[in-house]
Amino acid sequence: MAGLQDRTRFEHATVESRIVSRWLESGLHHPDPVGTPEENFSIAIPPPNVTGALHMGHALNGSIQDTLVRWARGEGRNAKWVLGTDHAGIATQTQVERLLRSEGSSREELGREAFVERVWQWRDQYGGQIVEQYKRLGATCDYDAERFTMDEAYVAAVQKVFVELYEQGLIYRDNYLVNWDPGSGSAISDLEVEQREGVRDTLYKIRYSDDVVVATVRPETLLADTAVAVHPDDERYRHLIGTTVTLPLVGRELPVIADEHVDREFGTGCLKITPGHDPNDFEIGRMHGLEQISVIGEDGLMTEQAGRFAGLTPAAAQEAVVAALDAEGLIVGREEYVHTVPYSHRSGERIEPLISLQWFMRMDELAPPAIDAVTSGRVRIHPPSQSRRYVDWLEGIRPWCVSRQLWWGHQLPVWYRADETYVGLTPPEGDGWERDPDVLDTWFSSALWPFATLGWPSDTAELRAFYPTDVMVTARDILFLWVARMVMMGLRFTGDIPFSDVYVHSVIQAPDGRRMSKSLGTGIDPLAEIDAHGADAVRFGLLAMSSTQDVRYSAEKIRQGQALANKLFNATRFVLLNVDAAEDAAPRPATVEDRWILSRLQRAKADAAERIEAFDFAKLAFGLYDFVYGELCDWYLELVKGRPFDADLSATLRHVLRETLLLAHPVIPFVTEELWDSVAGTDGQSRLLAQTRRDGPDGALIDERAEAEIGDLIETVRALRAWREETGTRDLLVARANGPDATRDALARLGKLEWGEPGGELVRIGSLEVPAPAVDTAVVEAQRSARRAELEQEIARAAGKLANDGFVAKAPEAVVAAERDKLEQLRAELGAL
RNA sequence: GGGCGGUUAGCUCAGCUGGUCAGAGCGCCUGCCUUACAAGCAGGAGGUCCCCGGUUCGAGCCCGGGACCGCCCACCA
Repeated sequence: MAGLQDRTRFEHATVESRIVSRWLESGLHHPDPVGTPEENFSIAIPPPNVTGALHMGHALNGSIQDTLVRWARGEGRNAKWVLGTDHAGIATQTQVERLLRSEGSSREELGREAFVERVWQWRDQYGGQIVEQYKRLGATCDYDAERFTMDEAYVAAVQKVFVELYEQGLIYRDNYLVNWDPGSGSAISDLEVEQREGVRDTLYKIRYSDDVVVATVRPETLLADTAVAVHPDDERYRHLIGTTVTLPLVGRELPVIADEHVDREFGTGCLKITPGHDPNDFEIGRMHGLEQISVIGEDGLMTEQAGRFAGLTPAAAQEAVVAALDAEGLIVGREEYVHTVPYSHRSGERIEPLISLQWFMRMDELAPPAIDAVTSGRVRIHPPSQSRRYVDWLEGIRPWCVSRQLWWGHQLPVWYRADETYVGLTPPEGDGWERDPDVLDTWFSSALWPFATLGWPSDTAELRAFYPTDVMVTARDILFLWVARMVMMGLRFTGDIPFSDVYVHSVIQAPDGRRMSKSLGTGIDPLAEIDAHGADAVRFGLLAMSSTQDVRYSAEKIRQGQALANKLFNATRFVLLNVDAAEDAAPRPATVEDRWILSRLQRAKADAAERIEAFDFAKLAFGLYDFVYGELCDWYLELVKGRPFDADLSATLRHVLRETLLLAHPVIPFVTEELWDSVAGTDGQSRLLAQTRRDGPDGALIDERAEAEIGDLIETVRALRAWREETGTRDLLVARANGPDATRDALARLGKLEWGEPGGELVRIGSLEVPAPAVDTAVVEAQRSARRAELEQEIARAAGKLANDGFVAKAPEAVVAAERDKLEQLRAELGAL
């Protein structure tokens, strides 16, 4: 750290890239696959989308994981943070399609093979972006073993899982009502559907017969009606059950059936049943064995079944149907209706429920072991409230639609020939087979992430050394989508849980409480923040913000982190500009403040370890801040300024500084690494801080007495400063003290006083008695009477408490005794005033 | 329609198993360029802990009810 004298600020911009290079060159992020999973520490990163750019969520997620990984390395553990990206089927395909459109081309024009080729090209060009951005954050992922969910080996793992689950009867093909996303032209799973509230529609009341009027917001779907349902106990309609009504426009005879799903209070109490286009009706239809008619096809247009409306868009068909009904006088009511409507989370378009032949995964066999893993405590979810959500969801789990009508993804290992279906790892023998064009839901491959990235199904050294992983760090929104599925698949295919802890962290909201999003313009770019304040500041700030609930982005916390980095920089500067070049880094405490700081340091270490253990990153960050500011800098460094920087003090200062850098490193790795060079000692090795082992707290260095003595000193100096501030007293004071003399000199220096027998009127400040300046006796008296009032109030409270028989009789003895002591002290102080 | 979380200083948030718990950071005010740091130092002001009941010797903390905010799940056309 040349030119330390001239630099009074930590200039992150000039050092960060150099430090990243040193870390990467050291290879510390790429551990050898030795040791056991119990000894080692491993994390699998939630794979960012290959198309993605680093957003605030990644930055928080990455800061937490890197802190954990660095902490583990500091303990001397072999630590691996598995890195990789997700092919993100729909998202990626959509982006490339958009690009093609801008070039006047389209996916269809290219054809499947060329399109997929194009996506790979695109991925090669832009896919590395987010990985590079993780480096800016200081994330020490294993960049030398980067994975991708479309890698050859990963594809093989996915296919194997599909084939095995098929053979075990868990994967099957069925005609089922699915969530059709017209935007992506594919079915999507229930979890990818967003129920949007407050959508305004028109509720049409349509007359089917003299007795039957139905209400619907989708009049065009009446073309697919196959029944009308009423509640079995509904007196108004009981006589109709078993009869039929004629479907307007179509002429089909619809049976009137009884079903308890019908709400008698809603509308007229008659429900049109459209099994082909409504999830509810689909269930009712299956129970009553009704025909399923599809009038809307997968191309998003009305089908042949829609008769004269065929070929129209559903919206146009709605208009036409309503007009036709109007012409016949069958629309008997229209009203505005606000309700909840499903939308695609992917494309943002309104879901079109329709019947489609898709592949599904049965979950009833997979869910129970995954529930047990959490309820038995083998997998611990933090905070615990999240495990209830997890269990509840798994208990109500339904079949998962795993096929997607996309081109980018893992194509199903399924072939058809006439009525035959073949599922296998290799294409079937013989002619005439055609492969299923569909691909798997992206989350199908993500579910294998913790073990497929380590080489499963091969029995690799990586798998043996790092699986199961230690902790999964993720946001709440993918607890079902991803975490639950990893547990199910891990248990099924590796026979072991994929991780022992799940830490569910905050979602960072915009400062105004809205969602951070590009479209709202509420996003804050973490890279811009890193440029402005440094990676350490961003990491510290995000950790300090983090919580078990969603939090608003706080620029102050980032600045606080920046201030901390700068503070450490200057503290180091101060030490290095003063100490001698002692080689010995062992502490040599010579005074009470030396013993005090060593004692406080041990506590800071123990606190940090506890907070890591508890995944309490906000307290970890603030604890560090408090130690550096509130103890090391504000008091210890100020205290030693009055002493000669001899060999003893130098050794102690160097030791404390080294230990502080080691302790802070997992949170603020850049500034600590930069400073480490200067204090690492003269052992001739230029070893990275990131590779240096950290000692745990040393109980032998805890010194209660030193803590009490310096605690008194601090209190007295503070009281004296407040008094000076209030009375405007600047003079050197002659003071009389009655305490021990261990801290006499320090007290004199920090309190700006000298010892002696003061004359004139005296005032007590902490443990001191100093002369009240004559000019300010009014102020002193005011202060004194304020204190008197305060004391009297507290005495009254304590005395009242003790006079309460209930309190004395029922409160624990220790509490009562403490109250008595307190009262006594208060009275003593009042008497002395 | 269920379920969960929140409501504490101007702002963002801590407050563990009820007994110095009324806190932190930022902001604000005052005074300081005290030779590591003005991205600094010292000091200070600021709060019916959402409301109403209850339990208790004692309640931000526990219980009941209510109000508002947010999230998740859910097949009422």
